[in-house]
Amino acid sequence: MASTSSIARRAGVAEGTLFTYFKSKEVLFQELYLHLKRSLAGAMMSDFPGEADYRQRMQYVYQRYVSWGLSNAIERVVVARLSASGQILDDTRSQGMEPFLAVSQMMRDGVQDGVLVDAPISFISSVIENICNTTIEHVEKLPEEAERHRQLGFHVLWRAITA
Amino acid sequence: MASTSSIARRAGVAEGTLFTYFKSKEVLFQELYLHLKRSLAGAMMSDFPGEADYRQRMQYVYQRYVSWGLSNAIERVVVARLSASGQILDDTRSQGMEPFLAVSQMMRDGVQDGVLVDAPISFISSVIENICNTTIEHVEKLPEEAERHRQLGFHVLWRAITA
Amino acid sequence: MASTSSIARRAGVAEGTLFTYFKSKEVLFQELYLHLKRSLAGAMMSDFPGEADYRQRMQYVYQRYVSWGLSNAIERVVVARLSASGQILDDTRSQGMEPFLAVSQMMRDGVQDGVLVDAPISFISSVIENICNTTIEHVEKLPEEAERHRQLGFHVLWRAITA
Amino acid sequence: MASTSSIARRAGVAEGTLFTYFKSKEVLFQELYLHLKRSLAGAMMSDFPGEADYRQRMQYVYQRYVSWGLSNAIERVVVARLSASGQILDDTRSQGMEPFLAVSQMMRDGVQDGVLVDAPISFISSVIENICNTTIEHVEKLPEEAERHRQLGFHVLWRAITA
DNA sequence: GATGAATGAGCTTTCATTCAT
DNA sequence: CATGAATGAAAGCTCATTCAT
Repeated sequence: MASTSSIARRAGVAEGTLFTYFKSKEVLFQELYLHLKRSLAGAMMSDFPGEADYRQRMQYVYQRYVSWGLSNAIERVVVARLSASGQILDDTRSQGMEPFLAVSQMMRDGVQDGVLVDAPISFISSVIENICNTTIEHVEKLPEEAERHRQLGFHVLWRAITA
Repeated sequence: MASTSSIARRAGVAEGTLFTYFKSKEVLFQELYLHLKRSLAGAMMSDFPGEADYRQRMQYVYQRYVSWGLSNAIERVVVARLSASGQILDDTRSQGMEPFLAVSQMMRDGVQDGVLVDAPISFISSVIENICNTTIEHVEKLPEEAERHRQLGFHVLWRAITA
Repeated sequence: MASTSSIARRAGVAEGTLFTYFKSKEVLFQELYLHLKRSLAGAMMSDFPGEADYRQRMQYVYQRYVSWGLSNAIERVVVARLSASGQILDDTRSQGMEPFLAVSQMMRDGVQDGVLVDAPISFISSVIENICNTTIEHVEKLPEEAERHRQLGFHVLWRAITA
Repeated sequence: MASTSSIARRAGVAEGTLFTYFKSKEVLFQELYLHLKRSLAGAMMSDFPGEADYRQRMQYVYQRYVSWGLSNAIERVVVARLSASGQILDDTRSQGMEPFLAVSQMMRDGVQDGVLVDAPISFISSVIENICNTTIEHVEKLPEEAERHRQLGFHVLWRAITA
């Protein structure tokens, strides 16, 4: 795992300085996770077309997620790795979901309205997140197919989560 | 990350013993990854109904994956964590795919036959894997909804990957 | 061989501290060797009577070597042990000879002038070094015979290396 | 330092087998040291011309030492390394000298008779041993000068130790 | 007696954290 | 506050030794 000295180096501060901002490495990780989640949320939610139909809103969210992941490749890998590392506390994970409340709400409505599949929101969210990540990885590996894969990704996503 | 001493303890052997079997922790991880992948593949591929239609074959694979994940909770988390850890070498990852060749082939055929969505096999595989894992996690969290979620999972999966 | 923990203890620092100064134990050994060689060279070469005759210059070098070895007993044993340990890299060994260039030059001249035996400089150097060490060891074992043995040592040395 | 497993491998026996012959590695080293010393002594002392004059006897000893060292390069390095390693017990070192008693006696006589320099036997022995080793190393490095260096070695040796 | 897998103490090295500057 | 040298606990790994076969 990344050592504090490598983190400090990359952050351009002295090793000791990290600990004036974060009580411990564990805390640093929680805050980094939240920071990245908020960064993603910020990218996804700005100018969110609250009035558009479900498909358009979902596509907006999808495209913003993919764009963020492509422009923030390292950040995306870092969240993924942090998320899978077993180092993120449950509480942190919950907090990390908060900025996505508008999306959750949309999904809840979509289920209610019978547009989206009748599944738990957490289920639908996971599916979306995974398809977005899969798409990003494919675009990264084959940039010349970017547009095709982005369309494919949304096509699959929309089929997956609609009733 | 799991320390060699904790690994040894859990394996019920002395710390030094690990290194008579694996040259280094890195090698241990590669072999553990492969072992678990093969275990999953074994569970998925035994009695694979090669002659059934796509939907049935896919469902077979799906159900076996989910069952394996539920009966091997720790193993599943370990593969996931290993896989996301950045410790698995590309070569190992390739080897880990080999036992799933029959599934890959089925997907290739399905795409060819116009049954499955026209996407790269790696894309379809990822989607399947992710939906299986999402399903498993939901069943684990809410065992009383197991059956419903298993059906839901396959429903979403089939919609996601079909043309 | 001396463990890093024993080295750290003797140096009066924490074990980890060693590795802030030396990348590895191997590097530590190279630098220690060079340090000790330079210490010896410093003792031998300061106020070196460059103008005196061969015998006087050689005696100067001899006496300084022996004095250094007697006042730095541990250091002398350490260089000897390091040197024989197979841990000193060829490059390090070469560097260790540099501070003694003036002595080498004197020997080269002495051979040229027919004062010293017609032998490779490395041969003469080894003989000198060995006789010095033998003398030191005898003085250490029998301090009351110090003066006699020092004279004996030089007598033997001078006979050994002169034509 | 050489591990027991490497020693066993080189000896062509299983690792455990070493310990049926030697109680511990320390004991193994003492016995190896003695074995090598005896091998050298055997080479030096067989057909020792007890009746020849001092110079001839010394030359015999010298030539046999050098020849042994050249034919048993590894063994010579091993004794040297063992000897300098701090692992040879005083008692072992004493025992290692026993097979050379005839040489010691010759030196004692030589001193008595005024042929050899009036120095402790241990001093003379060290000088001889060191010059032999220096000679061997030079012959090894420059085999085409073997004969010249062997003669040179003895010339220096004889000058060094004679009165 | 010979074997080599298993052991755990001890090795070298890393690293999160502290603290004097 | 910011720094980075110093720390020592803990990591990964080695190896002398044991012992069931």
